[in-house]
Amino acid sequence: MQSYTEENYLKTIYHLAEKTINVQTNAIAEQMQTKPASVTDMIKKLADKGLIDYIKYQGVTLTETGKNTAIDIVRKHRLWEVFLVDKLNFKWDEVHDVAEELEHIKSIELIERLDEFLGFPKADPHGDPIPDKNGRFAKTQFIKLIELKVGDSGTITGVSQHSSAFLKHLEKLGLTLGKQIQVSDVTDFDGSVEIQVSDKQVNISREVAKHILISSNGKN
Amino acid sequence: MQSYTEENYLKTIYHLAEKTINVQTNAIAEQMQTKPASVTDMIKKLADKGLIDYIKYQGVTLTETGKNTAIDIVRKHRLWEVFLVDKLNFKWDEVHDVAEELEHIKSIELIERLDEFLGFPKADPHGDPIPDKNGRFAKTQFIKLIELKVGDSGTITGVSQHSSAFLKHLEKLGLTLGKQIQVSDVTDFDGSVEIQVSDKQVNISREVAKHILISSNGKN
DNA sequence: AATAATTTTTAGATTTACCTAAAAATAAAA
DNA sequence: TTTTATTTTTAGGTAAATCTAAAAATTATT
Ligand SMILES: [Mn+2]
Ligand SMILES: [Mn+2]
Ligand SMILES: [Mn+2]
Ligand SMILES: [Mn+2]
Repeated sequence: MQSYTEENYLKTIYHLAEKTINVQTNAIAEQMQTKPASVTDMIKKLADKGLIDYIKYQGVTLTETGKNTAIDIVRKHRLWEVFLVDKLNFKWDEVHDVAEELEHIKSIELIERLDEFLGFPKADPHGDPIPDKNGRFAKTQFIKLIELKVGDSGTITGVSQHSSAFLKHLEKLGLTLGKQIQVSDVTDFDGSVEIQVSDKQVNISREVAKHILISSNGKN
Repeated sequence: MQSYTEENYLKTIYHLAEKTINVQTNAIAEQMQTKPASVTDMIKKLADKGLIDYIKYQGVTLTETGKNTAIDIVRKHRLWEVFLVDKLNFKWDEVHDVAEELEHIKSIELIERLDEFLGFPKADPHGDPIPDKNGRFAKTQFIKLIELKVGDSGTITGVSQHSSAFLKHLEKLGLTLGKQIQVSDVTDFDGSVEIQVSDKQVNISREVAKHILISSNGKN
């Protein structure tokens, strides 16, 4: 059994490992909003428990057990987010903090039944895949909107930034999950992208375009 | 902001205060499954925070703030229990431990929306009243089944024992909330009570009869 | 390769919630 | 009203998760 804190560390390491193979102390500290010294302490404990592999000064990687535990927490987080949005009418920018707490409730029965109650959803409100009870999920093939060329089209199926400010911005522009878009222009001056959504033209900055994930349905 | 542990202490003191005016250290220790010395430590902290009034060796009482906090936790506990039973199909004997964790999730928005989602229920799966968002609830007038005389009838509207063993036993006998009952006999030998429920005769021990709460609808 | 900058780890403390064992206060019995 | 039993509190300690400041290791730059 892991503590609330250990679970948060495992989840953080799991997410960081999606970007870099070896996860560094400083990266964990930044993500967890804590000090590198504290991270080192926790890293030792997790290594002792066999949840991570750790070589001094070389960063960490999750063991099989560690990875499974992390995925289980991610599963809970995302299922709770679906619950909050689908059943309690939260907006997609309001769910993160509450899910951050709910993900630590430890009943297995609870999460199985919640999954069923929600109709075994495959993705959370931000388009992130929900692992099934065995920890399996399809690694979705996304393209960043910024990578599309003029004329390319596709469907918004995810975001790689979960801040409330960003999500509210997208909402205001009508750029929500499932929306069909087409790139109509890329501005020379600042690289901002002009896109067609639901018969409207909207202009988004490069920064925004970087964090919108598209499942491409045809290049031209 | 209180810690998980402080909240559990407040809730325990609140429940004990329903029976005795001054709540004693030992009683808290027993309920919390901890040692009297630990209770004294916590009592001092809660008194410093203005959540309880405390005179050394004389036990404690909740302050207004302390009571409100406790009621809020009780509200969350009972709403989550309703959610588990009504929406996730848990049995009434399976919900306590999970609710014990869920009651500490601290979003106010969450609990308001959950309340609405559940249709503003007035009672939890064990018949206990659910305080509204202002902490108000009707003090229900229950009579213990054991206090009924032969011929008296009423409706099962609560239980004063939440153990899984007890609740499963009631379920097996068909003695669930809302059921109409009538006392047909009280055995001289062991004081066990014979009652009429849904055209069946069942015999229950004094111990069981003590923990079934009846809203009486007529003596004879 | 030597020096400087960065990253990571150790050392030593703090806070929270516990614990055991012993002392002090209160309540009950003789 | 002593004596005895019970309850409660203090004293002193442990374990988890954090911190700051300083030392050690690694990486980057001259
Ligand atoms: Mn989230
Ligand atoms: Mn999400
Ligand atoms: Mn309960
Ligand atoms: Mn209940």
